[in-house]
Amino acid sequence: MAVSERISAPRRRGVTAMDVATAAGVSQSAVSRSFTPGASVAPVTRARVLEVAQELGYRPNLIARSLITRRSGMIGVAIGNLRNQIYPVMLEKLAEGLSAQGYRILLFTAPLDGDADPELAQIMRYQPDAVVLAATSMSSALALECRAASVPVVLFNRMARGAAGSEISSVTGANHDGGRAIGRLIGAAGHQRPAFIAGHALASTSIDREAGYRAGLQEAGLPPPLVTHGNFHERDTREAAAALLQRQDQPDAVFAASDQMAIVAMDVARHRFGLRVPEDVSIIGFDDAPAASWPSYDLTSYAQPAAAMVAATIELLLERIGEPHVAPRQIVVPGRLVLRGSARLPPGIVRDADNQ
Amino acid sequence: MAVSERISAPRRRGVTAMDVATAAGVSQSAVSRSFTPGASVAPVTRARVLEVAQELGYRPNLIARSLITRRSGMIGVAIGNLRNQIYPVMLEKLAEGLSAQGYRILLFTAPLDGDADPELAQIMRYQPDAVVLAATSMSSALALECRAASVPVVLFNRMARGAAGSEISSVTGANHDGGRAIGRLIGAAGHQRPAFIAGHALASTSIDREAGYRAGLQEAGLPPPLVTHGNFHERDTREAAAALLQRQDQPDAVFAASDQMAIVAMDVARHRFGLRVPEDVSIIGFDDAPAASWPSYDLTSYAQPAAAMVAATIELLLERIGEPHVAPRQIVVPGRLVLRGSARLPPGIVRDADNQ
DNA sequence: CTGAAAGCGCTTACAG
DNA sequence: CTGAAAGCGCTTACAG
Repeated sequence: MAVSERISAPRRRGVTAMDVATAAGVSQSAVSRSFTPGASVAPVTRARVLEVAQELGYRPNLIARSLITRRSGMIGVAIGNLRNQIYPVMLEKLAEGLSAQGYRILLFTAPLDGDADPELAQIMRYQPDAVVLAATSMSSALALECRAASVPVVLFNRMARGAAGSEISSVTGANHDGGRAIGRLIGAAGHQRPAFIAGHALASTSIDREAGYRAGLQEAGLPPPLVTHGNFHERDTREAAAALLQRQDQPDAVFAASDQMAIVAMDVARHRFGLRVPEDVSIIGFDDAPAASWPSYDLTSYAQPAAAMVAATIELLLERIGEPHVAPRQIVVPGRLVLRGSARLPPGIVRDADNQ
Repeated sequence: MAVSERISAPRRRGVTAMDVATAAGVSQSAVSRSFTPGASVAPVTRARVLEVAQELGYRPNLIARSLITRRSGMIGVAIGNLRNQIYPVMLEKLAEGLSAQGYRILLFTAPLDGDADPELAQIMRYQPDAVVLAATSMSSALALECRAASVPVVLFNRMARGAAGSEISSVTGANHDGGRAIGRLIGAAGHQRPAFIAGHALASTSIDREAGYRAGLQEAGLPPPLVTHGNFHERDTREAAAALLQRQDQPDAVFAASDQMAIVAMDVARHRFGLRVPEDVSIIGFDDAPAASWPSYDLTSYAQPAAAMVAATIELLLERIGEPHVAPRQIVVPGRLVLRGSARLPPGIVRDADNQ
């Protein structure tokens, strides 16, 4: 049901520029100019207008303004899976950063399944100045849809694959490097039977982390990992972890493609299989989500630096809003391995300290 | 810096109703009507218009529409402390529920300190149809500001205190009842030295939970709790928990005003003081946040039912958008105590099963 | 059922 | 520096 279909009490009229103009004895244009930085108004006029506006409680209607400026000041942000702790953190930082630049977030949550097409279409009708797609499970089709409408789009924490790969801007953590560092860590610590809990089959984050992991394991002279699929989903991850741990040749090191999944795996290992972490099995995640540093998990993880990723996103956004036809850029933000207590350490290496 | 201050490449013009009208050989009004459910258009005309619109990729500009309908279809949502896991969950549900009603969320994150006034003022300029304030630390001044501008406002997970109390609509969990149930549980399980870790001093959630808790303890014949202040903040909570646990007369039951704080307290108890939970100390939270059911915490908590709270919020919102002058309502959504493993149980009572 | 016209609240050339 | 006017993309009485 669209908003317009509902019956409504007549909406009150707010105070408009015209009201202020009348009260201040100037034209409506003068009022508008008084609120436009850099516009040509006599300081004394502006002062009077602002004073009257203050009295009347006038604030320019940004909806009306955007109609003529063709800038809505809104950034559409699609976010799925807010349960992965990194997204709330990112969203908060993104909101703050965009706010500092004078933009607001028009939020839409992508349904976890299938396309968010109808949602996106709806958002587009609000004329966002740009769109950020931050749901790992989302198809590239959405990004291409934005492109088709000439609305700048930036993928966050995922990359477009295949043909669209180089046409769409994106910001990701160092997924391949991180996976590789984890593979090498596992090798250096003397593990023999690596495993991997993958996210969504199509998520670039999971795919890239796995590829890096395989490379790192190989460099360390280890076999390829056993792989099960947690799909970034709690129940699936419990099953994926159990499937690994109940094997005859139980893995001695499990890398999960996200901290969210690593935590589930750790709980399964400890509470369902009675295993000690890391003595019986090392568990490693990716993201360095807030819960990774909670002492009960104390999770070794590859950090995706939220602040830097958000800053890169805002940079891409502003660049494209200013100049829509600038070439797409894929930014990979470097991270670092955070060594805590959930994975055995190589000889001579010490864990990182959380300064708490 | 406002958006309008920035230099911009000329924005492309999208396809407008006029373009469709020309292509379809009808008037612009006919195009508008074709997109307005219930409007008076010949079916054949509408069909042709929609077909041409489809071809041209036309979608009505909601910004323009809202100027005349005085309905933006946007709900301003203020959210602070997204790190408390219940807020992402609520936000997701709120977004879904509002989306189903044809509304979008215009997000603003309230700075954790002080007033969010400038942010709110900015949001108001986008003419939201209503505003939801979901940051516990926010002052009632914001709500009154919305009221002054005749924009319906609903407080989420907090109530206005004092004079504003009955003038502002709100949705909360059963804070007093929940606190009381926890006090009685602690008594029934045979604890002797109760403690409380409070949230922000001014947060109605914390105040009401504490009052209920005191009542419940008293009913059980226990003394009032020792109180320290975690302020819904991680570091403060670590200190608050430590201050309690290092006492000579160490509490044997700690109720924290949120699961977020309870989890921190549990980690302090276990990892810093080497205590067993619940053998040495029972720990109880409030919210039933996702992490409460994670096996490593297995936290006894009073559940705030997210779905019901969001549904109540949406109900209040729609009611007020339809009829701005309807009387304020304070809805208290009943919850229930979820008994897990972090608190000793009274004789004969069994824990709840998480069906995982 | 349809079109021409007015108007939502602004910004911005254009003259003066 | 200022005001009158046009116009952003729509909706909605008003006639016909």
